[in-house]
Amino acid sequence: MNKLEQVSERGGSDRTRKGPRKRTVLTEEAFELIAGRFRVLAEPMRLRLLHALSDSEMSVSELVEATGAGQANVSKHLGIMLDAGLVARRKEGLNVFYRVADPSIFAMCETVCSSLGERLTAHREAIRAFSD
Amino acid sequence: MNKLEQVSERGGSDRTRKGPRKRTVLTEEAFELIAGRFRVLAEPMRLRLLHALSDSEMSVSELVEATGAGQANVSKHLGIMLDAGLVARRKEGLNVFYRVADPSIFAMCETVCSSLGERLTAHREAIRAFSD
DNA sequence: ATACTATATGACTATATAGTGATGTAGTCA
DNA sequence: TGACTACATCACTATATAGTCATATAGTAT
Repeated sequence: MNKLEQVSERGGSDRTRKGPRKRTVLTEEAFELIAGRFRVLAEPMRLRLLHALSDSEMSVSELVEATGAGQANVSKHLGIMLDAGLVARRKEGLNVFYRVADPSIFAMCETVCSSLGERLTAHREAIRAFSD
Repeated sequence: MNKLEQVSERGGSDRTRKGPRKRTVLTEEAFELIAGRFRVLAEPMRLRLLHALSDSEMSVSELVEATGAGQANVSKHLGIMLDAGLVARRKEGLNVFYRVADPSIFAMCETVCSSLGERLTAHREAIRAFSD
């Protein structure tokens, strides 16, 4: 069963229907939750932080240096991602090390990248066809 | 090759490194593009529209009825998704029928739903462990 | 204790955008 | 032609949030 249905009203017999695509009945709250997850990923700065963390955990100051952003800004973005469960933290003395806690974000980014790449090539081909 | 690298600077020999995760060097523009795609999906209203369109194409007025939102609002959201390439349109007389143009959004939503579901069960188990 | 460092947070400004009502535009029908 | 319908767009308000500066908090070192 799709995990989201635990967050949504059950689709009932709708689940057994033969259609072009199964459609689960989702509550307004479910849409809010899903949109909220996308919203966390909808900031270039947070994507840069996640990208920096894709190899290994890093302290806040290392992330500040890696991204060139202000310390308060980095800290706030990390807090948002921590609340969302995308990253986890580990304190060691004065430093706080963050790491990616939800590997699904990489799959999502790759999906987006593939989609954008296809859109780009389609664009290019349309332009080329136009100039012929 | 990952399609996004057409949008980003090449990682060069970094691509052949053995690490916990390959890291491509991304430009600021690439992060903006990816974040922009996520931002389109970061609105409950747009998710509801996409969900309504998951079975079949629908006219604007059908979508207005299906979502209970205002016509201007629906039209604007559809325009945003059209610009992003998520939906496509087909005019037929007075009606305009929209359909999903990028099926990757379904995979993304399922990924998010699974992730949220795991987060929920983890939460529940933590609460249960606490109450024992 | 003081001084110093790393991180988090509160206050604030600037910007982006969701929603709404009014209006514009294009197609249909009489 | 004019009346009507479906959709798009403009102008506007309200809200959310990214970024920044100042400051608080917590750990370290002397």
